[in-house]
Amino acid sequence: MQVTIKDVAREANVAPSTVSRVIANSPRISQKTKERVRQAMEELGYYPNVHARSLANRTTQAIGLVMPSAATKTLQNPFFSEVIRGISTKAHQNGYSLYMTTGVSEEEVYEGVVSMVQGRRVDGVVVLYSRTDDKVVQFLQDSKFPFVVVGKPFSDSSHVTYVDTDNYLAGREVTKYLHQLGHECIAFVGGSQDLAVTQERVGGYKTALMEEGIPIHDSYIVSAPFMTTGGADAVKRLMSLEHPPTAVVVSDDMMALGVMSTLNEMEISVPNQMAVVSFNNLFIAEFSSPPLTSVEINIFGLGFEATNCLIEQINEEATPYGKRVIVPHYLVVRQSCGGTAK
Amino acid sequence: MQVTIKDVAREANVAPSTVSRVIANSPRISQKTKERVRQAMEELGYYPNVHARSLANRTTQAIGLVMPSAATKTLQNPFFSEVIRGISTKAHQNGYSLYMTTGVSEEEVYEGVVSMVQGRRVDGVVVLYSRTDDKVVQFLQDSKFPFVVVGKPFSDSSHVTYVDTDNYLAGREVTKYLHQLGHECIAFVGGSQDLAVTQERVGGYKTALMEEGIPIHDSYIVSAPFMTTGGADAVKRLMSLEHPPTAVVVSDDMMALGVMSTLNEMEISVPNQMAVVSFNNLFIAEFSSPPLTSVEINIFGLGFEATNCLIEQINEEATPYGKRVIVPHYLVVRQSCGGTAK
DNA sequence: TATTTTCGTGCAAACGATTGCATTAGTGGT
DNA sequence: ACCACTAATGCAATCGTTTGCACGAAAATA
Repeated sequence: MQVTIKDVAREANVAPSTVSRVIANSPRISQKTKERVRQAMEELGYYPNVHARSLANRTTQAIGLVMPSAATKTLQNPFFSEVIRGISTKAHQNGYSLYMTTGVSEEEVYEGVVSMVQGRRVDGVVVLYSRTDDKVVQFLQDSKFPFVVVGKPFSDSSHVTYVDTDNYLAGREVTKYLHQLGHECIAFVGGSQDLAVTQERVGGYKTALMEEGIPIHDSYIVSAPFMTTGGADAVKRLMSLEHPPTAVVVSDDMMALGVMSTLNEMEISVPNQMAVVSFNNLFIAEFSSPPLTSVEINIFGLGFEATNCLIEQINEEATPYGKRVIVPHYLVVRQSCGGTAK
Repeated sequence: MQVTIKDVAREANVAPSTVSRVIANSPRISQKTKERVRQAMEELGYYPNVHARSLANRTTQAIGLVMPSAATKTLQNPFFSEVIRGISTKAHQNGYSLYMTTGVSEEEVYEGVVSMVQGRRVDGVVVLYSRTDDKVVQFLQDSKFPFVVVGKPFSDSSHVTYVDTDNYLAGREVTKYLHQLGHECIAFVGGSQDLAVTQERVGGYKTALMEEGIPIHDSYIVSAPFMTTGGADAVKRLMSLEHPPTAVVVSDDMMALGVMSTLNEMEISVPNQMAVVSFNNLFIAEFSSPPLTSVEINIFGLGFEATNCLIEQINEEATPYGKRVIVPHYLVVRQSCGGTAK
């Protein structure tokens, strides 16, 4: 049987309410009783029942994590482990614990979120993806429940709090970087087009080209569902063009790995015959052959900051609506673009 | 304000208890009332308060996940996303949700587990690592709380339920495989030595050598904390030996990536001058250059099975103590060992 | 028709905390 | 010695469910 607050109360010769106040460290209890109660708690090995507690004070000290549906292999991207690490760290610091939900279909994920929110299982939610047109975000907004999005939510971003990288800027910067290295024929390989990230990074890429006076060729912009082909066909398509590119911006390290692998098979050498730059600076970027030049976006920080905003919202310290946090990024130069070879 | 069971009861003209029984789909309630109550629930948008529910029936429908302390970068290994995906899938199928705990120190992780268990926040726990001499496992065992370990727990494995790969066998097999390809000088590069996995895989490696009549050189067995150096020094040490190896068994794909990267820098070609084989068959194995020959251990399955066992335990359908599930593995041949070059 | 079964519901007591309000004891001022 | 006031603690209602038991009505049996 569980040790309850009553047992502690009996042991310490006080009322349950007193014990409760000791737990909350209320100033209304004398130092002496506190000592006594704490000792009793220790002796009996008392731990408060979280459900009773949540029920009584209508707070859970837990935050919910919404992941993309597990059916897709998206989850395999180390990106997620890393955001979660950030979230988890901040959460832990503030005494929150984490509650996860996923489903195999989009519908299941949605149901999970609803029951988590309506069932009062969590105090707030962080949404780990942003897709165009998403029911989950819509629902959270409608129910005025505290939440924050990692990544830019498609619509109405002015009303939702989110933390993100300036992907547009990053896309522009890397493209310019390639141009500075002397490349004129620069292609873009991206993942799923309905992800906000991809769109932004392409946007930056295009802007850079324009600013540098390089014409934009649609045939230079290819997107491929990553986890299936690894971007092999994307690369092949590019290389079979009349004027194949000499450099390529890839929207993500994972994908870059696939691209480099294909290039390797085709016996096109990186960086000599093809420069590759990508985003996220996952730790594998460091260990690929050749090591990848990639944009460090501080994924951990993304998660950490998101949680920070969420907690502010929960405590109602936040501005009523739509805070927007941009986590800074920077280019980590390795060897996949030549230039500053190590 | 939340919609409670009483509101539904009033709306449907029944007692709260009846509503409760409808939720549980008790056969004692007539079809007609069930309809009526369900409709009322629908209309009011009723969702049961999970805490009240847990409090009353002493069950949470949640399972706890214990991760290694977040301080280490271990978490970055895609291995974890993948086990979690397995766990999450099975959990979801059975109406369980997931509850995570981590801490920056080992002590914090322990405290997290204790309060999660004693606070009755979860019905069972799956432990995602196995280290020699671990307080967490000890605690769970002492408190007779349902739990299962992914990986082999160091001590007393006869009393704890765990699911694992036969790492010993796998280690033996890959070593023999290299020998069949004609290699005589085979080294082993492993991660942290106090992980059960490493120990087992080395064990298999040694056995294979013995069985093939190849002497075991201690200098051929190196271990390196992965996330720091990427195994670079391990490789350098091996290559500076009088008789450097011609093949190497690496304990994990991540590490193999580091090893290959170092070899690449040293201009030692894989597979021509050095064959590399590793374990886990993470998706990056497919996209490295050259693609890695690796042992597929079905990480997803590991998580899935573990959860299965856990749920059995929770429902007390399990054999009282120490079930042991071995998930089968097989070698995926790619190009890092030469031989069957694609 | 009287009596027992069965069936469907409702009552009220848990579950283990929190918290507003009442109560008591202790202090100091007059 | 009396009163007012503060400080420390206890009482009891509450949070939203579940569940054992009691109860009445209808159906089955004699």
